[in-house]
Amino acid sequence: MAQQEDVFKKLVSHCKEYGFVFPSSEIYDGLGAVYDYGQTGVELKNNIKKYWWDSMTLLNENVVGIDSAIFMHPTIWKASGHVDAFNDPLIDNKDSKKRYRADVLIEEQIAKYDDKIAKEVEKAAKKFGDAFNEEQFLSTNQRVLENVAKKNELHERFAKALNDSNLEELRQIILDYEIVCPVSGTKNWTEVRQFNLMFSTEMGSTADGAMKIYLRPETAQGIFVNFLNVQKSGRMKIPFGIAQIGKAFRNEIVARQFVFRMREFEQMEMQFFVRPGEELEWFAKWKETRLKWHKALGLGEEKYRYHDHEKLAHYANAATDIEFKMPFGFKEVEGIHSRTDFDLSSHEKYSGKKIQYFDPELNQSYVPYVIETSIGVDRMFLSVLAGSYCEETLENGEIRVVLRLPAALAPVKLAVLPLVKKDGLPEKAREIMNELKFEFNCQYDEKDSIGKRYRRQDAIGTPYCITVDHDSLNDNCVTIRNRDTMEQERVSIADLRNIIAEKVSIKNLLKKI
RNA sequence: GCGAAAGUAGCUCAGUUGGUAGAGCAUAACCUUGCCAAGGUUAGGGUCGCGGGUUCGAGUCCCGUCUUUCGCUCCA
Repeated sequence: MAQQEDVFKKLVSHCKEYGFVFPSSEIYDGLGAVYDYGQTGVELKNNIKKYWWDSMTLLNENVVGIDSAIFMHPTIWKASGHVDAFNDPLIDNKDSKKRYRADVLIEEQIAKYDDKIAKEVEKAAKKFGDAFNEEQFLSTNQRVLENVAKKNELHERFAKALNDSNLEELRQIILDYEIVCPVSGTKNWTEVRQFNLMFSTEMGSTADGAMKIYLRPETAQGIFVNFLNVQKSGRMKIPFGIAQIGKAFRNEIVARQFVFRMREFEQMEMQFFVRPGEELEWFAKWKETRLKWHKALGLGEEKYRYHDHEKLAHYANAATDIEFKMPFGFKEVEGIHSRTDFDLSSHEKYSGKKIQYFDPELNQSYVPYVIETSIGVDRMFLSVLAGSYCEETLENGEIRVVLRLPAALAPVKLAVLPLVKKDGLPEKAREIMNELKFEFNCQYDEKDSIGKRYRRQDAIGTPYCITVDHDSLNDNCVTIRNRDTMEQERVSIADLRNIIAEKVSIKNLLKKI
């Protein structure tokens, strides 16, 4: 594990050294958990997005894309449940330094009363044997009645405090019921503080007319609220999907591990609308398809696994994660959720608009069920880098750092290198580059020894290097060097375009899905 | 937010009991070699995280502060 974390550190500094990722606002000491993508990073990220977008919109004729705004009507976040679910009252124990959700602590206390009651029932059942009447016991036993009363009283106080968002009262409840920290066993608690995970801002420039709005914490709602627009204008028939790539924002309490958990991040989400009752079939189908998409990259099949959720969110009736083996363990990269009709129904309720689909085959209207595939672009980016980063020892004992990126995702597709920077070789190299630059991201480099230039390209994952030598001037051939094998092949300049295109095309990845 | 550690050149780090800042790599220019990172010459780059204090004098000692990294909750 120590070694693995070492790899992670190296990866982070490699990202900075070669222009993949920079800490945000670095010259001002940085801004926590925000990162900028550099000149190589943005290309890789764009390629990832294109791979995803094409896999959704090209491969599926019933999936279309949208790009909804980051600002949305504030009521949307009430309907989605984020206003409630993203407000956690937190409390710290000063002795153990552990942080807890105050509401969870109290709920656990409530559960304890249930346990006590259950124990009394168990004891009595043993004592009385067949003659035991549970109903009667529950309604007459003194200790049970006391516990029920206490439980109800606590429950009532708790519900009221939550309803009023009364943080002092939540703390008072914890003190009154002598709830202790499970770790330290003490009652040395801090104040209860509210953490709102949504960023907010104001729309409208005058103070009195301003409306509090949130930066979206997920892109999905932009799809749900446009369901009718897309379905009607696109004449979409169920089942169909809407895909979207965009930024989302969460005010994480603890945001760490490089781009894995950021406050500003990017999602690629697809909501697939199906007939009620058919959702689990589609869930299974997308679960399989999405894993294929990941595996097609060729980073190693053993690096992926599913993680099925036991505990489901309030909106889901099935959920799984696709996890990737990061240097710090298997981590979630993508989530696939069966969201039922929770979102559309909720928007019906809050907006007062009917959000239904008339199914001509069934001759009836219904609120569609939804399968969601949601992947973090930045996490995907990190997984691709982690899966590609490689330090290999060469025959001469030197260490070569190479990014074995899938060729289709590589920031630079080929480097054009004159063997020496004289004798007309640079001119010839420029000539080749001017032909190829319209289709591929090319880099020209004539500085330093040829070996050094190869290594520089290895470090940013350029799959092919084309070297122009003295013979090229006569035979119109160049060598093409493979990043992974370091082997070279002599090919005609006229054939270059087709050879490279075949090797770096996203099409070849898509065909594997 | 709480606790621990760390901040000196783009990167990795030296810097003596306090005496005014250094190396290697990297970068740029020129010369040389020419197929897998190491030739030569030269140059640029640092108010030592920031602010106070002690002192004739602070990178070094003291206090404060900021930032980053790692643990504790949640998630894409």
